[in-house]
Amino acid sequence: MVYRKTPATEARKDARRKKLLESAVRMFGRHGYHAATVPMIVAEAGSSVGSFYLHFRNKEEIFAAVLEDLGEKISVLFEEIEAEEPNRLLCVERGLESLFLFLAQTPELARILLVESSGLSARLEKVRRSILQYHVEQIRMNILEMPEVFAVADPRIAAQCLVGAVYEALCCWLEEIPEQRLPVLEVARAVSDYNMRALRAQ
Amino acid sequence: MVYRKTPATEARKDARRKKLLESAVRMFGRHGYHAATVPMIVAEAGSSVGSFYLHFRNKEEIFAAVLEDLGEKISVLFEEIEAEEPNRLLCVERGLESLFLFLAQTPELARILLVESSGLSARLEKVRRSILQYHVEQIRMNILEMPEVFAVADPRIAAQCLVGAVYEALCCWLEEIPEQRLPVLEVARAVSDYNMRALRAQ
Amino acid sequence: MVYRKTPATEARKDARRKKLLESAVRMFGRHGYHAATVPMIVAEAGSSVGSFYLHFRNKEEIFAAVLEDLGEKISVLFEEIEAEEPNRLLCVERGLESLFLFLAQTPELARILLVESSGLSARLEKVRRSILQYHVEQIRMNILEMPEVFAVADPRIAAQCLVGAVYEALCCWLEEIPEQRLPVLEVARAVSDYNMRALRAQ
Amino acid sequence: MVYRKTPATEARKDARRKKLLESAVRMFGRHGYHAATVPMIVAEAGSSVGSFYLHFRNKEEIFAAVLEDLGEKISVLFEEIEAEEPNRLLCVERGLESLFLFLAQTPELARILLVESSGLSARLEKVRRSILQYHVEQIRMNILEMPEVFAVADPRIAAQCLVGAVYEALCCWLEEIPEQRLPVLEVARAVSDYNMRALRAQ
DNA sequence: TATGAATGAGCGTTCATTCAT
DNA sequence: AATGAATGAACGCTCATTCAT
Repeated sequence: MVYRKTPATEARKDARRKKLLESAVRMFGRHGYHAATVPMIVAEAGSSVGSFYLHFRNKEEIFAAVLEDLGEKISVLFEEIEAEEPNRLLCVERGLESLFLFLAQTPELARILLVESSGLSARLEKVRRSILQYHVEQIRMNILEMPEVFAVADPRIAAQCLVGAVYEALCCWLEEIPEQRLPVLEVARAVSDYNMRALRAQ
Repeated sequence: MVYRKTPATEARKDARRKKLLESAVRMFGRHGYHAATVPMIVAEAGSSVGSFYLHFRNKEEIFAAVLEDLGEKISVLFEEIEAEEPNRLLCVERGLESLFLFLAQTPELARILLVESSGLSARLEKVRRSILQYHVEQIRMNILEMPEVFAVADPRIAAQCLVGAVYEALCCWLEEIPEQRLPVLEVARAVSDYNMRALRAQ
Repeated sequence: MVYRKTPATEARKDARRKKLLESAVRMFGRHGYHAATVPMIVAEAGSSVGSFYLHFRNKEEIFAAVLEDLGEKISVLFEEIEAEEPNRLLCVERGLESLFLFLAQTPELARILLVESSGLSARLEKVRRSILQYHVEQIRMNILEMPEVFAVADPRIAAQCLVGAVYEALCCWLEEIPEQRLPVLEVARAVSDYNMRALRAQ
Repeated sequence: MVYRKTPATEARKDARRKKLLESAVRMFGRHGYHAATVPMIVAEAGSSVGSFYLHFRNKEEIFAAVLEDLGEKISVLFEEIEAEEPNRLLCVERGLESLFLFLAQTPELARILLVESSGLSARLEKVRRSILQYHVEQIRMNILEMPEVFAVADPRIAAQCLVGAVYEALCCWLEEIPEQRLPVLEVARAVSDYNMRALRAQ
């Protein structure tokens, strides 16, 4: 007689939410924040407008959720390396390459982070910046932990330069025609070389 | 009675166009592409919507014009240095610092280039990229001209890294509270140091 | 195995319905017909949307039910007085005062009847009018029964005037700040005085 | 060469605004605030949504404008009588009858004031109340000016009763089938009689 | 040339109602 | 009977663009 929330119901709800998020990644990545409409996102997800607003307060929120998910993925990436690699210099190097490869493999996510999430509301700008800042901070900490292997005057600015270098190189690479561009690994290595030369003592 | 465009009329027309462009810089820089409306821009310029469409085909076009003007300014900056400084390494260094200082001094323009012009239409994206590409190309040419003073495997990727580093550091600096941040010159120098270490042979 | 509605089930159903009605009174009284949503009402009642539609065909219907309940309460009020008081003039007087006091004590119900049920669908308008008409009719009957104590040309219009006077005075009183307004009893008496002067012969 | 705002242009704009207001009166009066949509109003006025928002900030505002216009009309009505009639008691009597007749002749306006503007936003409720309050206040002043001809304990409550009586009687009359109801004048007189009996000393 | 009133497609969002569980 | 996730029609509103003056 009494209704009990079944695990199946909840699982279905979660699946729907996940589907909306995936669809949002595709739509935002392909068309950008403004051009991607809520009807577009729900159509792609095989859902409905009403359902959308059941899962997300508004369009801004789903974009923030997409961005946050991405931030989460990136920080996991770093944490794994951090745990494995005691040498801070190598840590930075491997982190840089991992990130490059990860984003190169998920160009829609890359585009959302690097291109589409600029120039939006203060709220979204903040989420985006926090992802980049996290990365910057990560590197800065590494520098501070083993200062002898690094040769930088201002660790924070060095970290910002590194992050900027990685993202710009990635942007350029993503823009090139897939058939004509260099292999990812090669580019990742070149970017890594550039920055390691800037960082390494000697 | 043939109507003849008098120089005075032409001059007045140009002045009006210039005023609209200046107003557009302020509005786009302050509110972003989407939030800046045509009525806003014309109000700030003391003009009218009708007049706006006499000078620009549409909103996209005035943004492109703003961007192109900025590109022009930046290339002038480089050309001057290029003409004065025969050492290619110093050329890159001075170019980097000049650009940093120039954009730091005109934060509205900086914001338009670095933040607000991302994620827009293909057309605008292209204009923005062409400015960055120009910069990248400039540096790549410098590297190619005196390869012995540079120590980079792939000049183009190195140039991309440099450009990305400069813009990201600038972005971060612009975001900080004016009273609390480091002096521009100091930051410009730190950014320059980072990249010169990456570029310089030995 | 024939399913038989047990008294216990029936009682529980009635209790749920009553709870929904009470919650609806609060929500409609506080927020108005349009601003009070079905989810709001069920949340307040500790029930669910699904359950709501088991008890009421739609939102309009629960509002009508609330209104009808109120009409019932008001008519009970009058019937008691009618039974006790043989003098028709005093009947009207006491009825007027009772109603004023009753509604003043239940401001949410008063607001529903006087304010929120205006301008809705034809169906609801009719329910609302029928409550007022009942009241008007009651008074008209009283006048007709003892015409010698009343001095009115058209009993129906007189009754309408009385009802309008009572409700408007009540509306004004409910709107005033509780700390600053006159005591209910005093206002009820003043309203009664006004109307009795209008009705009483001589 | 210089554009000058022509009187014709302004006149046309004013005419458009007036047309929208008239259309709004019809739509609000016929369908009520919520059921009357902006597209409906502009269609009826032969205008467009964009134009609507050029003249009014939003839907609430045009309703307020309609209400305020009506308030203006009503106060003009009173002021004329006030200026002509020195006897305060007759003033109230004539005012009451004039208002009754005026609203009976413009049933859409009457409906907006008496029915459709209840239960709306605080802002609109206030505009509506201010019209009624103005009327109440007018009567109260009359009572205070010549207290010897009036026999009321509390002038404000008396005024409220009068206003309520008039509006309720009007509401009832408007609801009746035109072919079957009493002539307006007769009803206006009956309402007037009722209230004058309540007010007049002796 | 200059103006600004007029346009309307298209957006994000709400909420009464349905229905699978 | 009870639940609440799902639905989608319909709303108010914005703003780039056009056009009569």
